[in-house]
Amino acid sequence: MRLLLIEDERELADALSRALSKHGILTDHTMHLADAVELTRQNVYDAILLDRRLPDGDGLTFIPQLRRTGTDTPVIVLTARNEPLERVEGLDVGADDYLGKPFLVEELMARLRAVLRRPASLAERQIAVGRMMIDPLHLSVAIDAIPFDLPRRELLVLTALAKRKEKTVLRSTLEAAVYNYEEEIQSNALDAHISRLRKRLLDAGAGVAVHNIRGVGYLLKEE
Amino acid sequence: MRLLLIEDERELADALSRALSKHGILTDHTMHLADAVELTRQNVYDAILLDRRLPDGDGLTFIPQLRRTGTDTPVIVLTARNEPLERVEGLDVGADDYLGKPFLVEELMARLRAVLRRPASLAERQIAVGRMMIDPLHLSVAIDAIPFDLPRRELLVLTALAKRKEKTVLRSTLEAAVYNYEEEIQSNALDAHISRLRKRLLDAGAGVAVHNIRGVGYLLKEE
DNA sequence: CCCCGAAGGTTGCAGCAGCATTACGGGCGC
DNA sequence: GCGCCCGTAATGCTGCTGCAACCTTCGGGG
Repeated sequence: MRLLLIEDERELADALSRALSKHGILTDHTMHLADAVELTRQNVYDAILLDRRLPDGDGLTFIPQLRRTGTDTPVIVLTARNEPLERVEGLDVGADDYLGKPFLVEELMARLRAVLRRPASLAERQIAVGRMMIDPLHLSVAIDAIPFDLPRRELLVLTALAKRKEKTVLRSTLEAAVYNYEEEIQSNALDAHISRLRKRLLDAGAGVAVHNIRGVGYLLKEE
Repeated sequence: MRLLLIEDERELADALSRALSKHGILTDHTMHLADAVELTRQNVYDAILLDRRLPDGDGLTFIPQLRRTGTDTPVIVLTARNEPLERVEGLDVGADDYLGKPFLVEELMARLRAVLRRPASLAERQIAVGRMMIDPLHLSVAIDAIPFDLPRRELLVLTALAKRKEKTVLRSTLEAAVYNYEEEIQSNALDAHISRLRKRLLDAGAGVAVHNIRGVGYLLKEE
């Protein structure tokens, strides 16, 4: 899952990014509304976290702007301006949720899940493949209903493959699913993850296999 | 997908070509505007990437020239000249997008997708032929909904034929779909790929056949 | 109707790009 | 400080791919 965080307090932003990454969520961060518009054009985010008090204006002005481009990505407003009237204001202009600072990361996670559940979201509910059930939303995996723990990166690879199971996923798509901007890689780290993931799937008897299509990408297939 | 890259910094051009090729995109590269005009006459590109500061003038002058020939191929300007006024200038002469250097390849990809999305682009959509489904965008092929792996070059041949199924595709068009400039070939490599592709399609019972029109080209037909 | 040249088809081979695997070490969390 | 995760790099291997040699098919003209 990939979020856009629009927030001008660097410390909070960093802390939040770190916290979310523990949940397997990639976060792109910007401090300016102007950049945010660009970023949403360039990327498909699962959700947007928006501060109100920003250097270049009230974050709320961003929401109509976003909707006008036809994007219905959920927006969660995170702000100290948490008076009831201010909340109404926020939701009226199209925010999907409104969360007052300070807040617990767990609450944010819960609200995220809630927001993503609403429409038949891109992030599908559960994917069954082989003897596995994969839940891209909670980033959890089970084999025969028994939870199956995976390291974060391998989990991201697996869910990205599962979302398009039985179809080839371009190598570049996988890279985008596992890494965000700041963390470019220059080695075969992705290959290494795939190798380790394969071993784990094999040891666990998951009933699935990761195939390579030389020069193109990978695909997840039942055995 | 095939792009024309007009850019005088060799290193950047090479890096970009390599990056794009990972997305299954072929790139033709020239350093001169004069050549670019010729190239667009001889080839059909899905999009054009244009630098401004070139040895033979401001790249922007190329856009009206191109439009006058009736070509509406999207043009994305890539340049260090990224002042707001310069952006306006670029967009006003007919560029479809304007991207300041340095930029992230992912951003370029996103903008490419955005630009190609506008008209119901040729590149999109899935193609059904015989018992096969071909997805030129994801470079994936399935027979009876079962994924069908192909080597990269054969895949490119097949998608090029599928895009004009039941119609003859010139031999030169095929060559252009499979190879870009830097990798000229001097043997019957294309014939070899077609031969190998035919064998694979036959073995798999794909329900399609590649026919030859002597002296002209090939066509893909249901059996 | 057959002959012949040209276009296309097939296939073995060698080179190499791309992939798989694994060990290593830094780093972070517990 | 112990263990797990993760990026890096070295190594080995697989099979795609360009090439070329050889074979087949096609079509026109004698």
